[in-house]
Amino acid sequence: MLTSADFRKRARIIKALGHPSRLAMLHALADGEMCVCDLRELVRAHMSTVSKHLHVLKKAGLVDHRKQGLCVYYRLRVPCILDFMKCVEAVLDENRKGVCCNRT
Amino acid sequence: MLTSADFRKRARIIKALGHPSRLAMLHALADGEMCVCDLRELVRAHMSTVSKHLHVLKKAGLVDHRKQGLCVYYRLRVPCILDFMKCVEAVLDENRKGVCCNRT
DNA sequence: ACACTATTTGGCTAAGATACCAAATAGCGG
DNA sequence: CCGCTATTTGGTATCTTAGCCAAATAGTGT
Repeated sequence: MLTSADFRKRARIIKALGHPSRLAMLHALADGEMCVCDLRELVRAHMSTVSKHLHVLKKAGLVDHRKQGLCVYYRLRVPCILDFMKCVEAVLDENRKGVCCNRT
Repeated sequence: MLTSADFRKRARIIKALGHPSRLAMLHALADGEMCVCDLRELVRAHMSTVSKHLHVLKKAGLVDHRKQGLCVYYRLRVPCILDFMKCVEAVLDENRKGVCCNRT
């Protein structure tokens, strides 16, 4: 039986996933680790913004990092995040049915 | 290739999942449709709060509803949401490793 | 120690989410 | 039509999040 604490823990992780830039970074990290400045180019945001997003992902336990020289490399901690997305896509497909134009 | 619009759409859906009460409701709906007042008991919140949560889920395309008499019954629109949770659990398992006490 | 680059942190503001209350709406039975 | 129950909507206070700037920290090469 799942308790409300279980749902709280899950929600905390899911919330960390709920941002376009963070999703884009996780997606990119699926191909291997990347340093912050590369991720920064990817999402085209300020360094500090990217760093804070990564902090959110780290706190949730979704990524890990290691420092090498000046650069910090982040990597996925739990690689299933991408099949995880399959369900999200299924929802999007359902949403598209019966709608003539894609809403952005 | 995924565009930033794709990530925005995904994030919108994931954000709708990112609340303990909404997760609990979706979990309950996996066993079949339920009316709002039953969901209300489940999450022990005010009627209006529950109704607004359901509205969020509806907008995201995660649930549908039908009205029968006085009651409104909600149901899952895309049932994969639960194996979707498997990955979230995998993250939680990882998080638990190397931590002696469960954080709530 | 100094200059330089990469990253994080603190402070601030604007926008968004949450929860409650009260009021509005909708279907039911008398 | 009225009273009753189920649900939604609007308003508001409060909390959280996001993004930017400036300053702090950390590692490198000179």
